Amino acid sequence: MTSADKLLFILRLFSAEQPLWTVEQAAPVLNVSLSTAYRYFRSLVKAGLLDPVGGSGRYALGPAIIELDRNIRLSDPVLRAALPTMQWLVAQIDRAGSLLLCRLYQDKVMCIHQQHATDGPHRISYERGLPLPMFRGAASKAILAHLPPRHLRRLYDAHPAQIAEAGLGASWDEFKDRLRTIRRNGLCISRGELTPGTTGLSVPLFSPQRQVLGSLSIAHRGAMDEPSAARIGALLIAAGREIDAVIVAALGGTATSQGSASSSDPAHASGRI
Amino acid sequence: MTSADKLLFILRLFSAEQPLWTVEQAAPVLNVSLSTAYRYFRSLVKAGLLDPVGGSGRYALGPAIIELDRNIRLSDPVLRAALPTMQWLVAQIDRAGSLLLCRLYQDKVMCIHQQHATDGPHRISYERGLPLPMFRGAASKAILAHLPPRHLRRLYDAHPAQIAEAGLGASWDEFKDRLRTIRRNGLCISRGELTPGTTGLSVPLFSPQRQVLGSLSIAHRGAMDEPSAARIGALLIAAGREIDAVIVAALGGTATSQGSASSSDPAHASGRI
DNA sequence: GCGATCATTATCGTATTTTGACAATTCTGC
DNA sequence: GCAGAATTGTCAAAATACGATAATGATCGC
Repeated sequence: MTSADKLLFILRLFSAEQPLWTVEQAAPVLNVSLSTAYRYFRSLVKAGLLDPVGGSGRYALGPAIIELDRNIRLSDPVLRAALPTMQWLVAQIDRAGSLLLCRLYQDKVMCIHQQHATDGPHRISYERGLPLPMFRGAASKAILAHLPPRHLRRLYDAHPAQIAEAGLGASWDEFKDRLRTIRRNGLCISRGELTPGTTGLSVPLFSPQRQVLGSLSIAHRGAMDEPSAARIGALLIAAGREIDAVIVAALGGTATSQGSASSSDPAHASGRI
Repeated sequence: MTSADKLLFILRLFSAEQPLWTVEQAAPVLNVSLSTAYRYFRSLVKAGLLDPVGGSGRYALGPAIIELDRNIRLSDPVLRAALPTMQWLVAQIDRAGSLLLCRLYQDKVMCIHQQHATDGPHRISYERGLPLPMFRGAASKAILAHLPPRHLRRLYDAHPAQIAEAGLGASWDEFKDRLRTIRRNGLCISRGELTPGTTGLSVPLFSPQRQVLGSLSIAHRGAMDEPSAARIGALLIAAGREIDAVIVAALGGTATSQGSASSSDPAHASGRI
């Protein structure tokens, strides 16, 4: 662990449970002297990533983080493209349902926006930043199913146990099969995988180059009968298409080839599996 | 500029205007070799603060920032305490008004939450992270007026020109006078200082130790007649008191002394000016 | 107001670490 | 599978980060 890593590791110390740290507390955790810990903290404060609080030796996460998060919100093409459609969609579905916009980061899926049907009592947009498990829940699976083969192979080799446990197959071939089924459906449905008693529906979102960028999901409290599922699923798929179109328009896709292919199964554009 | 500073400076390169950087672009800006730049980027990616994008040499701000921002949202006592009252207040005021919650960070004022009266067309909570000028606008002045004398003295010595330009006095004595007036009013009103044609009303928020933590403001589109200003001002002051009470309850104030003083001018509890 | 106490910064010689050029490797698009 | 780019590994030189202590500065209580 190099010293730059230690410096950055400091930020990870701050959690909702322990949002305040003193330099004396942090130094032993980092295995550095008090002098060095002070130097690190000073650099982080100078960058705005930490903020001395109250005036008595305690530090909290700083304003730069909020600013950087704003930069992401302003520049993230998926978020910008999805917002209007999400507002439309949330009006179409019944109450007791939430919309989730998730984004793929390397090997992580993260919720980057949440929109509640009944926005009175619920806290709005409050679960932005929640990391989701890669192999559980419709939101993650919808993304997973459309990753390029190389990426999938790497993921499978890294986490075969987790994949088997999540019911995604006990072998590479089974894994491929399950994902192909999800792709064929154009929609992923899960029941109670993340929250007991909650039904999740999710569709993938694509870049102009047909790379999967994230997913749009509906979390519905309670079970869902078939007609409802069909109706809401159709709405969700339509919403996904619309967002894809907006993304293409925004990023100037120069749509290389596949203008002909039916967009019901966009995966085959990114290579056979 | 130490190497830790350079490492952290990389994050500042990413803006809404240029959200994507390659290592080759960044290296000359930092005055380091390509090898070192790659090492820095690797550390930042490992920490999740940057994210390789697309797959062709470009990097963007990473998921850790969104996660850290969530930590702040979950643990910031001002934000947690203010949310319910803001939801109540937004229902009391007419449309064409927005609520702003701002927080003091060292020498900066930053908007940490925004709530629109008409939350249909407006984008919700979208200006979180916007840094505000320290000496302009009601939200900043309301905070400024209640800073401890030492802090004020330091600020005045550092930015006398900005202060004069903002109409806050051409000398230290004038500066003190202006701020005392704001304190006496218990409320700061500004007209068109930040946005032309917008009236701002703002009250300060305090810690249990009566240190100023931030401010709660109403941004009202257009001019405001006297009766309206009085009515809304009273509501705002009441809201501020309520939030202060919640903060005291949350942080366990152990309210040291001043239980007797009228709370209309809380500043004298933190020292004379 | 003034002094005690804690948080923070400056000092400075030593040695650990980072640095940079280049080679090796991995990854991506075709 | 192959070309080309993106990224990582290697290694000697030396820059600079490190640690212990001393000095400063802020904050609290009296």
